[in-house]
Amino acid sequence: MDIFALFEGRVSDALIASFPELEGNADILARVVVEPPRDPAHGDLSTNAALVVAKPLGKNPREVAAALATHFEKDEDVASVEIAGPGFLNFRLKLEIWHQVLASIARLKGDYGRSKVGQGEKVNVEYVSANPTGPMHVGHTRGAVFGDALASLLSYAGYDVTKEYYINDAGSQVDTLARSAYLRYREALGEAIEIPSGFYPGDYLIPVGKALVEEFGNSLLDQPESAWLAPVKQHVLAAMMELIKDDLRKLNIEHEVFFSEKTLHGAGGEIEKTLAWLRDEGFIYEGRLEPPKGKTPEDWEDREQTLFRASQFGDDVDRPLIKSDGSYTYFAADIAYHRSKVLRGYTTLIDVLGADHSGYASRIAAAVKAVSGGTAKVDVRFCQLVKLLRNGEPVKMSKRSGDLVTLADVVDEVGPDATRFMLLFRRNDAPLDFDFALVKEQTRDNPVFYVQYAHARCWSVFRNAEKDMPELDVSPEALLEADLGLLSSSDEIELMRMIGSWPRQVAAAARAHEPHRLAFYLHELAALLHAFWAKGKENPSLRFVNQDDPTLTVARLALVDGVRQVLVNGLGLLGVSAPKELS
RNA sequence: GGCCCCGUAGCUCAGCUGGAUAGAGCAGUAGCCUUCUAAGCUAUUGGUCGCAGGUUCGAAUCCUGCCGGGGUCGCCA
Repeated sequence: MDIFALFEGRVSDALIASFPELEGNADILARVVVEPPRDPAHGDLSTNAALVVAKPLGKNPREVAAALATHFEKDEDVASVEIAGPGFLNFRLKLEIWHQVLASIARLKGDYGRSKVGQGEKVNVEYVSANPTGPMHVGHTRGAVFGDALASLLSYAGYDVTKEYYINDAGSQVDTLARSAYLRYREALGEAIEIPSGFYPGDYLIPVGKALVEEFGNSLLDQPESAWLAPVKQHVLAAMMELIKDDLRKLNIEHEVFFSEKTLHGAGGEIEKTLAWLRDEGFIYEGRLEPPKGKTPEDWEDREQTLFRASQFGDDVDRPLIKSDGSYTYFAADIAYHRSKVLRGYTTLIDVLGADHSGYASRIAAAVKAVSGGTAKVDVRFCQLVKLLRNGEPVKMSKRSGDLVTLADVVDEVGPDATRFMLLFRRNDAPLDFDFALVKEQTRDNPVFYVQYAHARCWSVFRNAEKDMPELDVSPEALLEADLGLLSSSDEIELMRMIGSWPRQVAAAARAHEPHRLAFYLHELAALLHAFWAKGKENPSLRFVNQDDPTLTVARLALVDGVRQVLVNGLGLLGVSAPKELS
């Protein structure tokens, strides 16, 4: 159960009951929220209802609040209602409601927090989409983790999510890749090679060269490029995608759809169809573009070209679709790609890109608006750079020989849990410092550890209970029967309140496309648990396990179990493991 | 020059789509280990929310204009 959603419904009903003219006024009612008050002393729930509707009703907010208050005095879950400030309504709930929350967690387990707010809407999350020219480097890692956590979150919140990877396998860079692989092929056949600049120099192509020898023997040798380029390209692309998938697997990331750009090209392909369609709609014309102000490219050539009327859909300028050599621009393919998403039935398209593509957002938005007739929503999320540090010092990355720090390097050193959590413990559009030393540290300064430790501590409490009170039944069934009425101290209520807000957190994070909120929530919940645990040190009556009070112990264990379950659910959404014990 | 992102405590950052007296961690200061894991906790110091206007019952949050930092700017992907 989500008590905030529950009361939002009740407040809305109460408003309509008191002011029938509000009936059907969805836009006003939508602004009414029920949230936890900033100051817990104000109560358990707070609503702005009176402030929101006062003006349209032409009434004084406090009058409206008073009307609502009388309505809620009859509510069996409400202990007291109080009007505060300009017209806020603060509710203090009866203790039982928190006990109901705990009971519902015990019942729902992994589904506590799962919701239907997405209403089954089809969402396509496109992320990673790293060029298949080599292994993934750290720059890709953030987008990979972000997209993956977002996909999990949305799916948990009731959206119908597809995780998709767009393979940029059609551009000139993959020709360069193939040529680089061909060099390694010749090397594998005993030739001494030199790698010209502009080629991919990485060592990861050496095994590809050997594999080419195994597949083709020396039959590609002394052939013109036209003979070997296609087969080598096909082979090396497959090899690179395997490399990338291996990297992603290290972070437990698996896409459901790999969409090849190449399949859009060619006669009768989707790009052609899309451009024909756009032409029919009148969204394409032949024209000239102004050179960008303030910075005219060296080789600027004023020519007439095929343009998409992006500016008609909110973009700054119209965008070219065909290069001077007659081939399609990347954007032309991207329009076709996004059209394919729309045609496949997705109504929300999420693109996760690196911050260096930030100028691309308005173009995508324009394209999606055009190809969907405005019916599809698009959200382009940008991931900022990750600065790698070691003990506070920036990690030097030598670009020579393409030797960047790879995703595999990071994950091998700190593990998938820490990598994922740290990258999610920051808003995606804010730059992030990733300090190897901190991430491996087992102290409270390390948020990954701090949260995982809270979870392990929950298990530790259970282990202690079994050791100290072996005759006590702490099975899930026994916990369901616990006398929760014994949980009434302010610390216990605070914890129950916190886990009671979990469903609301999930829904809000999903709507905002912001998985980092979950990471912060978990950190806060962990802090509350640690604080409560520490109080038992000073005051033994506050311990979870009390040998002289088995009934209270069972009740407290039920609370610990609720916290544990929320930590498990939250870490699960972030793709971070929840160990029962830390080594 | 155009466009996008950012600017909140000494540092690193949250701030729940406009709510009440702006929060947390680190650092600083003062405490807590015969006690469920001190791998932790408590207290305390610290802010013209970059600046100036505007919108309204109410702005860190929305709008406009500046200042500062980053990114990007037809035929790269």
